[in-house]
Amino acid sequence: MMTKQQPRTRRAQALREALENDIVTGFYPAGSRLDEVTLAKRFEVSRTPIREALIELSVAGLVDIKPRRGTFVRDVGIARLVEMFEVMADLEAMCGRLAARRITSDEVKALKAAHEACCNAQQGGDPDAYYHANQIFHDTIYKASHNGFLAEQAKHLQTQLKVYRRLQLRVPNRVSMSLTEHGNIVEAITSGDAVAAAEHLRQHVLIQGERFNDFVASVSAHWQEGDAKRN
Amino acid sequence: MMTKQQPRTRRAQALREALENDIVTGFYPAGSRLDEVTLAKRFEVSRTPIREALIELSVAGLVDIKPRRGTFVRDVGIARLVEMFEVMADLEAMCGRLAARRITSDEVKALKAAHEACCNAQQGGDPDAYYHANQIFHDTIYKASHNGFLAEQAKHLQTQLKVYRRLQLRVPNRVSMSLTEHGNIVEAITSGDAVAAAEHLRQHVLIQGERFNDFVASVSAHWQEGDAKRN
DNA sequence: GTCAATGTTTTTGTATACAAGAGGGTTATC
DNA sequence: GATAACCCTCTTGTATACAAAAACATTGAC
Repeated sequence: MMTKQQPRTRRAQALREALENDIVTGFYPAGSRLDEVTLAKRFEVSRTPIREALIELSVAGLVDIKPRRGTFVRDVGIARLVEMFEVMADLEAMCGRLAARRITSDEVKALKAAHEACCNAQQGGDPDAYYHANQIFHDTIYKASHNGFLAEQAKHLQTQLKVYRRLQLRVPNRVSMSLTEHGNIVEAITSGDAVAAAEHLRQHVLIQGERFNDFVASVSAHWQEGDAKRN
Repeated sequence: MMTKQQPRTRRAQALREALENDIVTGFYPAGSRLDEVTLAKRFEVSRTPIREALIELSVAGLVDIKPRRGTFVRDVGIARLVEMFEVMADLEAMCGRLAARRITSDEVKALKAAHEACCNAQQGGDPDAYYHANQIFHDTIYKASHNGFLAEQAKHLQTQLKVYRRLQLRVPNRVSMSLTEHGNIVEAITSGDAVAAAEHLRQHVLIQGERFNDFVASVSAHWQEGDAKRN
């Protein structure tokens, strides 16, 4: 990870990460109320750092603070998810476009290595391993864009979409299709074809056509699992 | 403005806006230390809502909180500024691309009105008026993209770049050039030419070629003003 | 039986009190 | 005279206490 490790002597910072994780993994499902005193008891701190963590999450867009009424895990509907993926596709395309022009020889090596790691993970048949290798592949491209701010933004959005990107891998054949696309992306970037790199990456991330239906289906299934667990 | 007015019974919210304004207008120059007790006295509240406002600003990227050492107005170097404008150009291009396909007839009216308001502001010769009208023009395009998430992101980044966008208007002839570009953008969007809309907007926002030098010059001058004031 | 009004309770928002780390200054020693 | 160690102060981070608003329940009237 490339985040500059600030000397962390703030509880709120750690709490924010913990809560972010709990939200992303579905421990606190969309719409849950995050009660300050309950959280304070759970983490064995006072309400103050809890409040500060919740405010951070609110600015980051993960929760809604309704003044005097409580804070709730933000409910991203299908519509908003699609919007977020639309933006993600554009950010990744931009990364690819810049990377095609700016990538260094060391980064080319890293990119090819990341691609091979994805191939190996698929051979192994472990979805989690592929998920992880895939993330490294994309991170490598962010970095190769040589725009640190862009890389931060892409990584940020990637975090929010993590859980849903993972869902996509459940769709049959998605992994092998994904690998083919990765190959095209590597080819375009290493050959310096900015336009092709951008377009391949956009199509890779964008959810449209048939894949939109696959996506809605898998997300709906995921949400129903959540509902079932709650009852 | 399109922000959904949450019932504001939180001091921190109002304080965040006030401080954001003070930072953007240069009242607190880059690098300034924002002392909690001083701010508390200034706004006649306790440290608690001040701290919460500072945390919000920190997540928004306007200040840096160095744990146990204080919070400082974030000093974005030229390199990072250029990176941010690079991303902004891409986001605006995306807004334009989508708007060209999705804009409604009401929004077309609003866009043309916003453009005319910019023209009138230039006639009036008031730079602040043009700055404001210009912002509305861009906001209208964000909204016309019909991607709420994208609009939020664009608005967010716009806020961070506010002060520097304003500086660009100081460059001689920049305003009239800007107006010509606005005309091309309106033409492209209303005629449904997504590619042209995207490209015109990217070029409009992007800082490159001669304009890069103009930009560096004006930012440096701005920083030196700040230094002079501090000493 | 339903609806409204009022009082109670719970929870958030703000203020204050307390703890602890960072910075600066002074003093003593080499 | 310079440097290092120690202490004091100042500021942030956390806990707790208090205020106020919203939700809830109870009770009374229609």
